[in-house]
Amino acid sequence: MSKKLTSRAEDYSKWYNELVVKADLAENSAVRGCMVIKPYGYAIWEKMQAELDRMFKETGHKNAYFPLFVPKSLFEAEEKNAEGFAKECAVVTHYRLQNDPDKPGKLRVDPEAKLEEELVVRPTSEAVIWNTYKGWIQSYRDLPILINQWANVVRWEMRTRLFLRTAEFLWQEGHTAHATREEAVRETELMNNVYASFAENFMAIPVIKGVKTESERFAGAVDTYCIEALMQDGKALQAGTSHFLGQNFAKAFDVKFANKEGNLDYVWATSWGVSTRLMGALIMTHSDDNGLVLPPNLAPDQVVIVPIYKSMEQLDEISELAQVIISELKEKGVSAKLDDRDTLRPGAKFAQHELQGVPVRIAIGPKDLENRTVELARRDTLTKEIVPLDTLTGKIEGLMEEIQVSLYKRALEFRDDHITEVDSFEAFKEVLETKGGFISAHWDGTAETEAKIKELTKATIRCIPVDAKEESGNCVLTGNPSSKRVLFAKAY
RNA sequence: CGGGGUGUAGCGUAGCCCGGUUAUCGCGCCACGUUUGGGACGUGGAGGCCGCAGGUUCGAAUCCUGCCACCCCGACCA
Repeated sequence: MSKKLTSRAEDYSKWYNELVVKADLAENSAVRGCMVIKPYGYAIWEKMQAELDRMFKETGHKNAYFPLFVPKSLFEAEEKNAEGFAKECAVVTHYRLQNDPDKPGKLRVDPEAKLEEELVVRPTSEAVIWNTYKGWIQSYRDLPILINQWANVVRWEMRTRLFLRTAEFLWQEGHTAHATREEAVRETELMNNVYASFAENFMAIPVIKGVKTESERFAGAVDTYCIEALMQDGKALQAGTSHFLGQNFAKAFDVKFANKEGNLDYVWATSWGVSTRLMGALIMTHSDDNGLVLPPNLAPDQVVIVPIYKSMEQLDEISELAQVIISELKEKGVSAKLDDRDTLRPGAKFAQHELQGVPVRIAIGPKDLENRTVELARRDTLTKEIVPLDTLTGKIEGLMEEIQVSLYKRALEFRDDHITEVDSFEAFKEVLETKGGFISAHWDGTAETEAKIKELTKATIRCIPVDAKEESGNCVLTGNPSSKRVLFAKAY
């Protein structure tokens, strides 16, 4: 295995692929397009899950679980949704294998075991869920229903990349039912705000909250809200979406309720999700040419202690000290571990922990024992300093917050530097080619113009920012009047 | 799904055009010893159905066909 990671400048996409594998986050599997998430990668995902789950519950949601399979007849009920996902559905047609009479030792699909009705492997769960909600909802008293599920979904992608686009991925999908349009819209916005706050405060990833244009909207939604993040290579990445589904699914699945006045009305719906794609966003926001950089909130180990020793006696002495440090840190809510593997030398450990993004590293050697100090190294800045033992744990506690904030600030600065306002199509192309990032420009509001710009530049409208200010201008392509700027970018 | 490329030990590779000893080298791995403040060194050792399946041939890593996987570029996409 080569020791050095390909640099970002050399080949960003290669850098990403190597990093995911070398940092032991995930690898490709024997199944086309499907990844194996390795323990270290999964530990980071679990941190995300835990925080999101907490936030969902805090906003009144409960977890439940719905089936992996969707009977085709249910799947096709909401036409737009079905049509949108049709091209990428895996379908179960049989329920049994048998020994192949022609090839001893081999199995074949039993031709007798064809399913009456094919089962679609869920690309998303609206269909099963709304079919279920139909049985749960009669009256306004049954509303709202605020449910989330943690699940895997399958979308048969042509080109896959670890975390960013895989045929199977893990996510959460919230599905809520409401009595009024206003309440459902509020829920949609609330959850988009939850995502934004999670991304910014927990993952240290600045995001732009916005609304999707019609062509980028979720199939079956009335409105799709999103959070858009900017990666280091200047490409945008949709990090989360929240959909106002109107009454589309209620109508498709005939879900009506009696309101307070005794009139029947269709239920209003939302759905919202974030996926393991966030791992990709995390990597491409903070990491550097030395490897992964983790914000303390997401680091499986926030601090690692590397002992430097010649004799076993020294190791014992260092280990004893390390245990004291570890338990003091634990009291302060900081997770730390001692890397006492005797199979690697210190330098190799430094390199590995750097590659894996551990926020803070402590090295303790004979000199430190003598001086009552340690060497403290920050992953985000790659700086080192000698710290006296008696101020160590307090300093680290503060560092956790400092690193978290500084990563966010660094990413925010980069992001803000890469939002460029342009007022001509020439400038649009110029900025896109030379600088990348988001381009803030006027758009005449038509799908035709959007498509034309995509065809000419490969950039799409990432969103209409929710805080976009009213400003009269002219469409960057057609010159037609426009009332606000939208954000364009090349996207993942 | 279209175009291009690549599959040889855990990883990276030589050999392939032009078929012919025991398949090359480096890293990693194992044992022992010396080491340990930024990816250690020595000695010894293990590890290969040459991507898979057919075919051509006295003989296939090498030639032919099919399949599979991965990478790059397009279309699609969270």
